[in-house]
Amino acid sequence: MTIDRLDARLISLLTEEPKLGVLECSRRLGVARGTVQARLDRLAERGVITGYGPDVAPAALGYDVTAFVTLQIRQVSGHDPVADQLAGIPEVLEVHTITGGDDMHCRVVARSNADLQRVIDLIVDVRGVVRTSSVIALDTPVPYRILPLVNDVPRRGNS
Amino acid sequence: MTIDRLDARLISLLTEEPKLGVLECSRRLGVARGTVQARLDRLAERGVITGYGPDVAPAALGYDVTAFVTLQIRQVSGHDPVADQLAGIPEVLEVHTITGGDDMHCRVVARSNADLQRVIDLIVDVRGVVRTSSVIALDTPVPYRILPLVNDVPRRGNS
DNA sequence: TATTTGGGTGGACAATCTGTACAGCTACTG
DNA sequence: CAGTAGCTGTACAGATTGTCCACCCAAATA
Repeated sequence: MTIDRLDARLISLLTEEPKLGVLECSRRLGVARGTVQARLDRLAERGVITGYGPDVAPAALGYDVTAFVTLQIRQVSGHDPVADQLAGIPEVLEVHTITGGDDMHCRVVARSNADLQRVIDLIVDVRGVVRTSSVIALDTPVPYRILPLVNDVPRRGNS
Repeated sequence: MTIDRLDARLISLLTEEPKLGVLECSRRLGVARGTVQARLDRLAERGVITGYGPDVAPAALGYDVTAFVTLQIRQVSGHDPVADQLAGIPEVLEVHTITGGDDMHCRVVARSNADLQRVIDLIVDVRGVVRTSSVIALDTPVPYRILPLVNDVPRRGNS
């Protein structure tokens, strides 16, 4: 359940220049093309690499506001029905169930602060949701990243 | 600052089958290859598509625990120095500054609950951090997604 | 109404890459 | 020692990419 240095270098390389082909990667990494292909196949098989989907920036679509909404739900109804409802709201990008005083944590986006109110209202209207609390993301000094983690692992993995 | 139906279909297609080439996309969408290429170029130019990096699952790397840590910082020191320090911790995947009683919101991962303690200690040790509060993500009923948002926009965009 | 301009179509070309297969070599393991 | 896994180098046919071009159409502009 770990990756070695070559895997890490490959992932780093592809993260930085995603449009590289297998052949070019093999050249950059100084290994045979077959090796790169095999590594990528294995990484995908093991679930390390789950896809290569295009990364879309919500802000570029006009969704300039990002917020985190935590919610308390009526215990009897359970999490799943609520999650299903939330999944039906496009502006809800991500939902987690969590420990602590609240029950769920969502990432949502909206076109403006006023629009955020609309989205929150949609969430509040979900059956089973008792209370919500939201904070707006003002800035994102560290955007989502995975590279440091990937490059950290190899200390253990050999090669 | 918006996308039309063709853009949305293209993004959907690529999200679902990222390994498709331009040519295959053009066939699936029933448009000329040049059109697909032009669209992708434009989407990238406009910042809608920011990349095609491989999506890495932290869990597959052994980081089974995801947590959200909110922190209060010493006001005088400012956010940036703190963010810079946080950026130095590989397990910190994402940092936002936020409204509300707390100042920052981070997504972190760890190898176990015990390991999470280590990561939190690293965060607490950051100069300027006054207090942290964390919740563990137990489950992720809605993993990060962007498609519903992309497919929602076209109602306005013509074509 | 005449004219730009942006975007789409279809086609063509050379250069490149991909998928796949095979044989040889090395390191590790039972 | 034999077997297995993983890497290398090589090979080949078929598909794709990067470009460029001429032409067409619709909407905005003069």
